[in-house]
Amino acid sequence: MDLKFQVEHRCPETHARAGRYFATHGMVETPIFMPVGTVGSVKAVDPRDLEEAGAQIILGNTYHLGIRPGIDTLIALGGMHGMADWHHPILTDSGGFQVMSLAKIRKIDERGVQFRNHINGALLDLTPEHSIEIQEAIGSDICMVLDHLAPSTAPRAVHEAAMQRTTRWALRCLAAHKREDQALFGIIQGGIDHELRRWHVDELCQHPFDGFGIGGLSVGESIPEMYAALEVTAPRMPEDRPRYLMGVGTPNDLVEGVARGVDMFDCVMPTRNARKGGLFVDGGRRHVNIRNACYRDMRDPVDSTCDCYTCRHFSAGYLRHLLIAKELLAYRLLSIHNLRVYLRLMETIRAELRAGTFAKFLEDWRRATGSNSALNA
RNA sequence: GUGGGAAUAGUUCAGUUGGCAGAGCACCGGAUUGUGGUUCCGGGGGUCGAGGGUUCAAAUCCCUCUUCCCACC
Repeated sequence: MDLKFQVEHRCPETHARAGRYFATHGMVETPIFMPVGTVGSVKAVDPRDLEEAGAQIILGNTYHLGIRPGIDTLIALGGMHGMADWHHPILTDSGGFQVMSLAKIRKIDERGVQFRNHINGALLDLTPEHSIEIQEAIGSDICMVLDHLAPSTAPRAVHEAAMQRTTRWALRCLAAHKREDQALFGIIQGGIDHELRRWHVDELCQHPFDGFGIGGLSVGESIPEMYAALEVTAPRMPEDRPRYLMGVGTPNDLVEGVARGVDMFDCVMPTRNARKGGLFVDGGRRHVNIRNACYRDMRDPVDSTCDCYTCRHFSAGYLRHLLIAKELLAYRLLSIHNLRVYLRLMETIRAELRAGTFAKFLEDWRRATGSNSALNA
Protein backbone atom coordinates (compact mmCIF):
# COMPACT_ATOMS: atom_id res chain seq x y z
CA MET A 1 0.00 0.00 0.00
CA ASP A 2 2.79 2.40 0.86
CA LEU A 3 4.33 1.97 -2.56
CA LYS A 4 1.22 3.14 -4.37
CA PHE A 5 2.15 6.79 -4.17
CA GLN A 6 5.55 8.41 -4.53
CA VAL A 7 6.26 12.11 -4.20
CA GLU A 8 9.21 12.95 -6.45
CA HIS A 9 9.43 16.73 -6.54
CA ARG A 10 8.53 19.43 -4.05
CA CYS A 11 8.28 23.17 -4.47
CA PRO A 12 10.05 24.74 -1.47
CA GLU A 13 8.17 28.06 -1.70
CA THR A 14 4.70 26.46 -1.71
CA HIS A 15 3.05 23.19 -0.67
CA ALA A 16 3.06 21.94 -4.26
CA ARG A 17 4.43 18.54 -5.11
CA ALA A 18 4.70 16.21 -8.10
CA GLY A 19 4.65 12.45 -7.99
CA ARG A 20 3.24 9.19 -9.26
CA TYR A 21 0.29 7.12 -8.17
CA PHE A 22 0.37 3.44 -9.14
CA ALA A 23 -3.17 2.22 -9.72
CA THR A 24 -4.21 -1.27 -10.81
CA HIS A 25 -4.74 -0.11 -14.39
CA GLY A 26 -1.63 1.97 -14.66
CA MET A 27 0.44 4.83 -13.34
CA VAL A 28 -0.97 8.31 -12.92
CA GLU A 29 1.24 11.39 -12.81
CA THR A 30 0.33 13.94 -10.16
CA PRO A 31 -0.85 16.64 -9.92
CA ILE A 32 -3.61 15.32 -12.17
CA PHE A 33 -7.00 16.41 -13.45
CA MET A 34 -9.60 13.65 -13.84
CA PRO A 35 -12.41 14.12 -16.40
CA VAL A 36 -15.84 13.21 -15.04
CA GLY A 37 -17.71 10.25 -16.57
CA THR A 38 -20.66 10.06 -14.21
CA VAL A 39 -22.82 7.44 -15.93
CA GLY A 40 -20.02 5.49 -17.57
CA SER A 41 -18.87 7.93 -20.22
CA VAL A 42 -17.24 11.31 -20.23
CA LYS A 43 -20.13 13.07 -21.89
CA ALA A 44 -19.80 13.53 -25.65
CA VAL A 45 -16.32 12.05 -26.03
CA ASP A 46 -14.97 8.51 -26.46
CA PRO A 47 -11.86 6.79 -25.07
CA ARG A 48 -9.77 7.71 -28.12
CA ASP A 49 -10.66 11.39 -27.65
CA LEU A 50 -9.71 11.11 -23.99
CA GLU A 51 -6.37 9.48 -24.73
CA GLU A 52 -5.55 12.06 -27.40
CA ALA A 53 -6.43 14.86 -24.97
CA GLY A 54 -4.01 13.34 -22.46
CA ALA A 55 -6.40 11.88 -19.88
CA GLN A 56 -4.83 9.33 -17.54
CA ILE A 57 -7.72 8.62 -15.16
CA ILE A 58 -11.46 9.31 -15.27
CA LEU A 59 -14.36 9.30 -12.80
CA GLY A 60 -17.50 7.22 -12.51
CA ASN A 61 -20.38 7.74 -10.08
CA THR A 62 -21.73 5.13 -7.70
CA TYR A 63 -25.22 6.60 -7.32
CA HIS A 64 -25.80 6.94 -11.05
CA LEU A 65 -24.22 3.63 -12.13
CA GLY A 66 -25.85 1.81 -9.22
CA ILE A 67 -29.27 2.87 -10.47
CA ARG A 68 -28.53 2.35 -14.13
CA PRO A 69 -27.32 -0.04 -15.43
CA GLY A 70 -27.12 -1.54 -11.90
CA ILE A 71 -24.79 -4.02 -10.23
CA ASP A 72 -25.78 -7.14 -12.18
CA THR A 73 -25.36 -5.48 -15.57
CA LEU A 74 -22.12 -3.79 -14.55
CA ILE A 75 -20.70 -7.20 -13.64
CA ALA A 76 -22.05 -8.83 -16.82
CA LEU A 77 -20.44 -6.14 -18.99
CA GLY A 78 -17.04 -6.36 -17.32
CA GLY A 79 -17.35 -3.36 -15.03
CA MET A 80 -16.78 0.17 -16.22
CA HIS A 81 -13.40 -0.67 -17.74
CA GLY A 82 -14.93 -3.42 -19.82
CA MET A 83 -18.11 -1.74 -20.92
CA ALA A 84 -16.57 1.67 -21.62
CA ASP A 85 -13.40 0.24 -23.22
CA TRP A 86 -11.30 2.43 -20.94
CA HIS A 87 -8.17 0.60 -19.87
CA HIS A 88 -6.60 3.24 -17.66
CA PRO A 89 -7.42 4.01 -14.04
CA ILE A 90 -10.91 4.93 -12.85
CA LEU A 91 -11.95 6.61 -9.61
CA THR A 92 -15.52 6.32 -8.38
CA ASP A 93 -17.32 8.88 -6.30
CA SER A 94 -19.37 7.16 -3.64
CA GLY A 95 -22.70 8.94 -4.09
CA GLY A 96 -21.93 11.30 -1.24
CA PHE A 97 -22.28 14.34 -3.45
CA GLN A 98 -25.83 13.29 -4.34
CA VAL A 99 -26.66 13.47 -0.64
CA MET A 100 -26.49 17.20 -1.17
CA SER A 101 -27.26 17.71 -4.88
CA LEU A 102 -30.33 15.45 -4.75
CA ALA A 103 -31.43 16.50 -1.26
CA LYS A 104 -35.04 16.78 -2.44
CA ILE A 105 -35.36 13.06 -3.17
CA ARG A 106 -33.50 11.44 -0.31
CA LYS A 107 -33.76 10.69 3.38
CA ILE A 108 -30.68 10.33 5.49
CA ASP A 109 -30.00 8.67 8.84
CA GLU A 110 -27.17 6.86 10.56
CA ARG A 111 -27.68 3.70 8.47
CA GLY A 112 -27.19 5.54 5.20
CA VAL A 113 -29.10 7.40 2.53
CA GLN A 114 -32.37 6.37 0.95
CA PHE A 115 -32.93 7.84 -2.51
CA ARG A 116 -36.09 7.66 -4.55
CA ASN A 117 -34.14 7.65 -7.74
CA HIS A 118 -34.65 10.24 -10.43
CA ILE A 119 -35.22 7.70 -13.23
CA ASN A 120 -38.31 5.80 -12.09
CA GLY A 121 -38.70 6.62 -8.41
CA ALA A 122 -37.45 3.21 -7.25
CA LEU A 123 -35.67 3.07 -3.93
CA LEU A 124 -31.89 3.07 -3.71
CA ASP A 125 -30.77 2.22 -0.20
CA LEU A 126 -27.25 3.60 -0.23
CA THR A 127 -25.46 2.53 2.94
CA PRO A 128 -21.67 2.74 3.25
CA GLU A 129 -21.55 -1.02 2.69
CA HIS A 130 -23.77 -0.88 -0.38
CA SER A 131 -21.75 1.98 -1.83
CA ILE A 132 -18.64 -0.21 -1.60
CA GLU A 133 -20.53 -3.13 -3.16
CA ILE A 134 -21.53 -0.98 -6.15
CA GLN A 135 -18.01 0.39 -6.49
CA GLU A 136 -16.70 -3.18 -6.53
CA ALA A 137 -19.10 -3.97 -9.37
CA ILE A 138 -17.92 -0.88 -11.24
CA GLY A 139 -14.38 -2.15 -10.67
CA SER A 140 -12.77 1.23 -10.13
CA ASP A 141 -9.10 1.51 -9.20
CA ILE A 142 -9.96 3.98 -6.46
CA CYS A 143 -13.14 3.89 -4.36
CA MET A 144 -14.32 6.77 -2.22
CA VAL A 145 -16.02 6.33 1.15
CA LEU A 146 -19.66 7.36 1.41
CA ASP A 147 -19.62 10.77 3.02
CA HIS A 148 -22.14 13.23 4.37
CA LEU A 149 -21.78 16.53 2.55
CA ALA A 150 -23.53 19.67 3.78
CA PRO A 151 -23.96 22.96 1.92
CA SER A 152 -21.42 25.57 2.95
CA THR A 153 -24.23 27.82 4.18
CA ALA A 154 -25.28 25.25 6.79
CA PRO A 155 -24.60 26.12 10.45
CA ARG A 156 -21.48 24.84 12.18
CA ALA A 157 -23.45 22.27 14.15
CA VAL A 158 -24.67 20.69 10.92
CA HIS A 159 -21.13 20.54 9.56
CA GLU A 160 -19.85 19.04 12.78
CA ALA A 161 -22.52 16.33 12.76
CA ALA A 162 -21.94 15.61 9.06
CA MET A 163 -18.22 15.39 9.69
CA GLN A 164 -18.59 12.94 12.56
CA ARG A 165 -21.02 10.82 10.57
CA THR A 166 -18.56 10.87 7.67
CA THR A 167 -15.93 9.38 9.97
CA ARG A 168 -18.27 6.60 11.14
CA TRP A 169 -19.30 5.83 7.59
CA ALA A 170 -15.67 5.89 6.43
CA LEU A 171 -14.79 3.22 8.99
CA ARG A 172 -17.75 1.09 7.89
CA CYS A 173 -16.51 1.43 4.28
CA LEU A 174 -13.03 0.39 5.40
CA ALA A 175 -14.48 -2.71 7.04
CA ALA A 176 -16.66 -3.57 4.03
CA HIS A 177 -13.89 -3.01 1.51
CA LYS A 178 -12.42 -6.36 0.43
CA ARG A 179 -10.84 -6.23 -3.02
CA GLU A 180 -7.05 -5.99 -2.91
CA ASP A 181 -6.95 -4.42 -6.37
CA GLN A 182 -9.05 -1.44 -5.30
CA ALA A 183 -7.77 1.46 -3.26
CA LEU A 184 -10.06 3.24 -0.79
CA PHE A 185 -9.86 6.96 -0.02
CA GLY A 186 -11.33 8.63 3.04
CA ILE A 187 -12.94 12.06 2.82
CA ILE A 188 -12.26 15.10 4.98
CA GLN A 189 -15.28 17.30 5.76
CA GLY A 190 -15.75 20.30 8.05
CA GLY A 191 -17.09 22.99 5.73
CA ILE A 192 -15.15 26.23 5.84
CA ASP A 193 -14.61 26.08 9.59
CA HIS A 194 -10.86 25.84 10.14
CA GLU A 195 -11.10 24.17 13.51
CA LEU A 196 -13.42 21.46 12.17
CA ARG A 197 -11.14 20.92 9.19
CA ARG A 198 -8.05 20.44 11.35
CA TRP A 199 -9.97 18.20 13.71
CA HIS A 200 -11.22 15.98 10.93
CA VAL A 201 -7.82 15.67 9.24
CA ASP A 202 -6.25 14.60 12.53
CA GLU A 203 -9.02 12.11 13.23
CA LEU A 204 -9.56 10.51 9.82
CA CYS A 205 -5.95 10.39 8.70
CA GLN A 206 -5.05 8.03 11.53
CA HIS A 207 -6.84 5.29 9.64
CA PRO A 208 -5.29 3.19 6.90
CA PHE A 209 -6.83 4.78 3.82
CA ASP A 210 -4.85 4.83 0.57
CA GLY A 211 -5.49 8.52 0.08
CA PHE A 212 -7.83 11.27 1.18
CA GLY A 213 -10.42 13.40 -0.50
CA ILE A 214 -11.04 16.96 0.56
CA GLY A 215 -14.82 17.21 0.34
CA GLY A 216 -17.33 19.90 1.03
CA LEU A 217 -15.64 22.67 -0.92
CA SER A 218 -16.96 24.58 -3.95
CA VAL A 219 -20.49 24.08 -2.65
CA GLY A 220 -21.54 27.69 -2.25
CA GLU A 221 -18.76 29.36 -0.29
CA SER A 222 -16.72 32.24 -1.72
CA ILE A 223 -13.43 31.60 -3.50
CA PRO A 224 -11.31 33.16 -0.69
CA GLU A 225 -13.18 31.04 1.87
CA MET A 226 -12.52 27.93 -0.18
CA TYR A 227 -8.80 28.69 -0.56
CA ALA A 228 -8.49 29.48 3.13
CA ALA A 229 -10.18 26.20 4.12
CA LEU A 230 -7.98 24.33 1.68
CA GLU A 231 -4.91 25.95 3.12
CA VAL A 232 -5.55 24.66 6.63
CA THR A 233 -6.56 21.22 5.33
CA ALA A 234 -4.25 19.97 2.57
CA PRO A 235 -0.81 20.70 4.08
CA ARG A 236 -1.91 19.01 7.32
CA MET A 237 -2.75 15.76 5.53
CA PRO A 238 -0.29 12.82 5.36
CA GLU A 239 2.68 13.53 3.10
CA ASP A 240 2.75 10.00 1.76
CA ARG A 241 -0.88 9.78 0.62
CA PRO A 242 -2.49 11.49 -2.39
CA ARG A 243 -4.73 14.46 -1.61
CA TYR A 244 -7.79 14.75 -3.81
CA LEU A 245 -9.75 18.01 -3.92
CA MET A 246 -13.22 16.80 -4.87
CA GLY A 247 -15.26 18.59 -7.49
CA VAL A 248 -12.90 21.49 -8.09
CA GLY A 249 -12.61 23.55 -10.20
CA THR A 250 -11.71 26.38 -12.50
CA PRO A 251 -8.21 26.48 -14.05
CA ASN A 252 -7.33 29.06 -11.42
CA ASP A 253 -8.56 26.70 -8.69
CA LEU A 254 -6.27 23.98 -10.06
CA VAL A 255 -3.20 26.22 -9.95
CA GLU A 256 -4.06 27.53 -6.48
CA GLY A 257 -4.97 24.03 -5.31
CA VAL A 258 -1.62 22.61 -6.39
CA ALA A 259 0.11 25.47 -4.58
CA ARG A 260 -1.69 24.38 -1.41
CA GLY A 261 -0.60 20.76 -1.77
CA VAL A 262 -3.39 19.09 -3.76
CA ASP A 263 -2.49 16.14 -6.03
CA MET A 264 -5.80 15.28 -7.71
CA PHE A 265 -8.79 17.20 -9.04
CA ASP A 266 -12.04 16.42 -10.83
CA CYS A 267 -14.68 18.78 -12.10
CA VAL A 268 -17.57 18.81 -14.53
CA MET A 269 -16.71 22.34 -15.54
CA PRO A 270 -14.67 21.67 -18.70
CA THR A 271 -17.25 19.27 -20.14
CA ARG A 272 -20.44 20.92 -18.88
CA ASN A 273 -19.36 24.41 -19.90
CA ALA A 274 -18.27 23.10 -23.31
CA ARG A 275 -21.80 21.86 -23.99
CA LYS A 276 -23.13 25.35 -23.25
CA GLY A 277 -20.46 27.09 -25.34
CA GLY A 278 -18.17 28.14 -22.48
CA LEU A 279 -14.60 27.62 -23.62
CA PHE A 280 -11.33 28.05 -21.77
CA VAL A 281 -8.67 29.80 -23.83
CA ASP A 282 -5.15 31.12 -23.35
CA GLY A 283 -4.15 28.05 -21.37
CA GLY A 284 -7.13 28.42 -19.06
CA ARG A 285 -6.43 32.03 -18.14
CA ARG A 286 -9.62 33.23 -19.84
CA HIS A 287 -13.16 31.91 -20.44
CA VAL A 288 -15.19 32.89 -23.51
CA ASN A 289 -18.65 32.06 -24.85
CA ILE A 290 -18.47 30.64 -28.37
CA ARG A 291 -22.13 31.59 -28.87
CA ASN A 292 -21.21 35.26 -28.89
CA ALA A 293 -21.92 36.94 -32.22
CA CYS A 294 -18.30 38.02 -32.60
CA TYR A 295 -17.41 34.42 -33.51
CA ARG A 296 -20.00 34.11 -36.31
CA ASP A 297 -17.63 34.67 -39.21
CA MET A 298 -14.35 33.83 -37.50
CA ARG A 299 -12.24 31.56 -39.63
CA ASP A 300 -9.45 31.18 -37.05
CA PRO A 301 -9.64 28.51 -34.35
CA VAL A 302 -11.00 29.41 -30.94
CA ASP A 303 -7.43 29.51 -29.65
CA SER A 304 -4.67 29.54 -32.26
CA THR A 305 -2.10 28.50 -29.64
CA CYS A 306 -4.08 25.38 -28.65
CA ASP A 307 -2.83 21.95 -29.74
CA CYS A 308 -6.16 20.13 -29.36
CA TYR A 309 -7.81 18.21 -32.20
CA THR A 310 -10.61 20.78 -32.44
CA CYS A 311 -8.37 23.83 -32.70
CA ARG A 312 -6.12 22.09 -35.22
CA HIS A 313 -9.01 21.38 -37.59
CA PHE A 314 -12.00 23.70 -37.10
CA SER A 315 -12.77 27.40 -37.14
CA ALA A 316 -14.48 29.23 -34.29
CA GLY A 317 -17.27 30.22 -36.70
CA TYR A 318 -18.01 26.58 -37.56
CA LEU A 319 -18.07 25.55 -33.90
CA ARG A 320 -20.49 28.38 -33.14
CA HIS A 321 -22.73 27.28 -36.00
CA LEU A 322 -22.72 23.66 -34.81
CA LEU A 323 -23.61 24.63 -31.26
CA ILE A 324 -26.41 27.00 -32.23
CA ALA A 325 -27.79 24.36 -34.62
CA LYS A 326 -27.60 21.86 -31.72
CA GLU A 327 -25.51 19.54 -33.89
CA LEU A 328 -24.19 16.65 -31.81
CA LEU A 329 -20.68 17.14 -33.15
CA ALA A 330 -20.53 20.50 -31.33
CA TYR A 331 -20.65 18.79 -27.94
CA ARG A 332 -17.78 16.49 -28.83
CA LEU A 333 -15.50 19.08 -30.41
CA LEU A 334 -16.03 21.68 -27.69
CA SER A 335 -15.55 19.09 -24.93
CA ILE A 336 -12.32 17.90 -26.53
CA HIS A 337 -11.00 21.46 -26.48
CA ASN A 338 -11.80 22.19 -22.84
CA LEU A 339 -10.49 18.82 -21.66
CA ARG A 340 -7.24 19.41 -23.52
CA VAL A 341 -6.87 22.87 -21.93
CA TYR A 342 -7.30 21.37 -18.45
CA LEU A 343 -5.03 18.40 -19.09
CA ARG A 344 -2.36 20.54 -20.74
CA LEU A 345 -2.45 22.94 -17.78
CA MET A 346 -1.70 20.00 -15.49
CA GLU A 347 1.11 18.84 -17.81
CA THR A 348 2.58 22.32 -17.58
CA ILE A 349 2.29 22.36 -13.79
CA ARG A 350 4.03 18.96 -13.51
CA ALA A 351 6.81 20.10 -15.82
CA GLU A 352 7.31 23.29 -13.80
CA LEU A 353 7.46 21.26 -10.59
CA ARG A 354 10.01 18.84 -12.04
CA ALA A 355 12.08 21.74 -13.33
CA GLY A 356 11.92 23.49 -9.95
CA THR A 357 10.25 26.56 -11.48
CA PHE A 358 6.72 26.23 -10.14
CA ALA A 359 6.97 29.26 -7.83
CA LYS A 360 7.85 31.44 -10.80
CA PHE A 361 5.03 29.90 -12.85
CA LEU A 362 2.59 30.62 -10.03
CA GLU A 363 3.71 34.22 -9.82
CA ASP A 364 3.34 34.69 -13.58
CA TRP A 365 -0.06 32.99 -13.53
CA ARG A 366 -1.36 35.27 -10.79
CA ARG A 367 -0.11 38.33 -12.61
CA ALA A 368 -1.64 37.24 -15.93
CA THR A 369 -5.01 36.33 -14.45
CA GLY A 370 -5.09 39.19 -11.97
CA SER A 371 -5.98 36.69 -9.28
CA ASN A 372 -5.40 37.84 -5.76
CA SER A 373 -4.87 34.62 -3.94
CA ALA A 374 -1.47 34.68 -2.32
CA LEU A 375 -0.81 31.93 0.18
CA ASN A 376 -1.35 32.92 3.77
CA ALA A 377 0.66 30.08 5.20
C1' G B 1 -66.28 36.07 -60.10
C1' U B 2 -69.24 35.16 -55.22
C1' G B 3 -69.11 34.26 -49.98
C1' G B 4 -66.27 33.68 -45.50
C1' G B 5 -61.70 34.33 -42.66
C1' A B 6 -57.03 36.57 -41.66
C1' A B 7 -53.18 40.78 -41.41
C1' U B 8 -49.89 42.94 -34.19
C1' A B 9 -41.88 41.89 -32.55
C1' G B 10 -37.35 38.00 -36.72
C1' U B 11 -41.37 33.98 -36.17
C1' U B 12 -45.99 31.68 -34.15
C1' C B 13 -49.73 34.05 -31.99
C1' A B 14 -52.57 36.61 -27.34
C1' G B 15 -54.77 41.34 -26.63
C1' U B 16 -61.55 41.43 -22.29
C1' U B 17 -67.36 46.35 -22.42
C1' G B 18 -62.44 51.30 -26.71
C1' G B 19 -58.11 53.24 -21.57
C1' C B 20 -49.71 52.83 -21.04
C1' A B 21 -48.16 47.06 -26.82
C1' G B 22 -47.92 41.33 -24.54
C1' A B 23 -46.24 35.86 -24.39
C1' G B 24 -43.64 31.44 -26.34
C1' C B 25 -39.77 30.46 -29.67
C1' A B 26 -35.69 32.93 -32.09
C1' C B 27 -31.88 36.63 -31.40
C1' C B 28 -28.18 39.21 -27.94
C1' G B 29 -25.42 38.92 -23.15
C1' G B 30 -24.40 36.50 -18.36
C1' A B 31 -24.26 32.28 -14.80
C1' U B 32 -22.67 27.10 -14.32
C1' U B 33 -17.10 23.62 -9.48
C1' G B 34 -17.37 15.00 -6.39
C1' U B 35 -22.88 16.33 -14.08
C1' G B 36 -30.65 15.01 -13.91
C1' G B 37 -27.21 17.42 -21.82
C1' U B 38 -33.65 19.04 -20.87
C1' U B 39 -31.39 24.64 -16.35
C1' C B 40 -31.28 29.63 -14.43
C1' C B 41 -30.80 35.17 -14.77
C1' G B 42 -30.79 39.52 -17.73
C1' G B 43 -31.41 42.38 -22.51
C1' G B 44 -32.71 44.50 -27.35
C1' G B 45 -36.59 44.60 -30.30
C1' G B 46 -43.19 47.27 -33.01
C1' U B 47 -45.61 53.53 -38.15
C1' C B 48 -50.55 47.02 -34.60
C1' G B 49 -51.01 45.88 -43.62
C1' A B 50 -52.17 51.21 -45.99
C1' G B 51 -55.38 55.53 -46.09
C1' G B 52 -59.57 58.05 -44.11
C1' G B 53 -63.66 58.55 -40.33
C1' U B 54 -66.12 58.38 -35.15
C1' U B 55 -64.18 59.50 -30.06
C1' C B 56 -61.24 63.03 -24.64
C1' A B 57 -58.95 58.34 -26.10
C1' A B 58 -58.67 53.25 -31.55
C1' A B 59 -54.64 47.22 -32.33
C1' U B 60 -60.00 47.22 -30.84
C1' C B 61 -65.83 50.61 -33.81
C1' C B 62 -67.11 52.42 -39.24
C1' C B 63 -65.62 53.13 -44.66
C1' U B 64 -62.15 52.36 -48.76
C1' C B 65 -57.89 49.96 -50.64
C1' U B 66 -53.90 46.12 -50.66
C1' U B 67 -52.14 41.21 -49.70
C1' C B 68 -52.87 36.19 -48.17
C1' C B 69 -55.92 31.72 -46.89
C1' C B 70 -60.47 28.64 -47.35
C1' A B 71 -65.07 27.26 -49.70
C1' C B 72 -68.16 27.63 -53.88
C1' C B 73 -68.93 28.91 -59.15
